[in-house]
Amino acid sequence: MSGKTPGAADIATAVEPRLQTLTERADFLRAARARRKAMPGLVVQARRRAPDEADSATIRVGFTCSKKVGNAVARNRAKRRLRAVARAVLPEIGKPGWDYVLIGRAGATAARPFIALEGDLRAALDKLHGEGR
RNA sequence: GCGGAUGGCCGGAUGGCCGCGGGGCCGCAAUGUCCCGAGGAAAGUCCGGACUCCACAAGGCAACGGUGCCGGGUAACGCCCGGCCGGGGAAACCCGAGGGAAAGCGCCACAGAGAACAGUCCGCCCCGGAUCCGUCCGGGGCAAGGGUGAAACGGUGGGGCAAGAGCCCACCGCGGGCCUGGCAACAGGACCGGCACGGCAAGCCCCACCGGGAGCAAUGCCGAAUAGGGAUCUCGUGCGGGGCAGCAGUGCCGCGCAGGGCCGCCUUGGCCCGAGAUCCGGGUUGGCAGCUAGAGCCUGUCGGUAACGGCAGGCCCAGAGGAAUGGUCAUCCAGGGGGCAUCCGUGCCCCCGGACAGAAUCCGGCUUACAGGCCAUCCGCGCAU
RNA sequence: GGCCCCGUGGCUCAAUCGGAUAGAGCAAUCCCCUCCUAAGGGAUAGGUUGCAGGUUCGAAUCCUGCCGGGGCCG
Repeated sequence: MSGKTPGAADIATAVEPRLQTLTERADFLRAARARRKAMPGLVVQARRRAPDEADSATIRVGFTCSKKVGNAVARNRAKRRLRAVARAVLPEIGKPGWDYVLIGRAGATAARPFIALEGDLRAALDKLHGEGR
């Protein structure tokens, strides 16, 4: 692809906010104190970052599972499904400058059909964004 | 064909769409493109190493921990292979921390006369006496039988005897040296002894062998940051001489010499000049290296019963750093359940549904978890030939 | 990732070098006392000694392997 012709795809990638993964424990703790919404397949925590924290154009997202979910294999599988669903949904309806934390639930996160899991995340985000207004 | 034993292997496949980690190439960069990307246990962290840091002068001794039939394999091992002995099984085969109890100490509850050294509760026999003829008393001999116990001082049979006893004999067991076979553990044989030697060493211990400590959050480099500190307590032995106070005993303050502390202990020797303990204060974050080519894997061949080793050829097989190796859909392959049809061989349709489990410096083992399936060898039974 | 420690009734702890029955306090249940409650007195039940093997005549204790819980590091 030549950089001279500005097609629609180029504009889309330029406008689309960048996704970044949370790694710091402190970021998880701040998100845990913010708003949360529990759905059958997952739990979502969301907060708008303070202006001085990080690049306000990026969406940051973290994934976590407690040991209640199962052994290492079960926890990793749950986090991978959460990653996949976040990649499908967040670039579309996620808000730049926000942090999201997706938490796996025992059994349900691994067993729930993918379409339903995706729907859970969309519904949770609508609710959380609505409360923010 | 059925039942069993042992060893080894696999542990979903293919494709579409969307993604992740590392490396190479083109490039200022983004993008692009190619290659690679979990396991037999990656697990438990139970052993053994590699590697790194710390400690380390030599010799002797002690302490602590571990291993434990014999031989071999290996870098090493508590692992593996082969053999021996003991036990289990009809067999294939399986199981065994399997050195020493005449070096010493300790323990063996309850029961029982007696629990390690011999001994006699009931009992057996002889003699003498008494007698109500049932037996009792005294002396002596004996250890077979009974009883207790987890375990009772060789076992069985015969002879012998008043009754008995390795008292004598045969076989078995045990002990001793000898001979033969074997590298050895050990096995076999004849001879001698006449039984003396209970168990526990996963109780202390003895013998032989092995072992310095810590661990990749080790460690090194770069950068940032900051003090390189403070307080209290205990111990600071002895001798000589000096100064000050005091009438004096003595007290206080310097000095010198023996020395003091540490190196497990000792001898020779070395290092330091206060040592030890407790508390407070400061700091505890980022990047790079270590980091993956190795006791490596595959094939063939030779040596060896085997574990394994030699040689030749080929191959490159994860390197993340809060942690990638995936998500989803379809078809197929195993598996389970149900329905219909049936020539009982099976065919069609629907539903469920994929064992245990995720590298974290790296190897060699052990142990534990594991749906289902495949292969090979062997044993027993049945049928056919 | 690595290195240590600990598991005994519901809770907190005992049990000599292995010896037979695993004991004590609190809590629980029942009874007595009181007008009632508490306190007090009496009685009762409650344990696969975390699990599984082994050594021994005999294991809470000794040995091995699992399971669960806790702590430390840079």
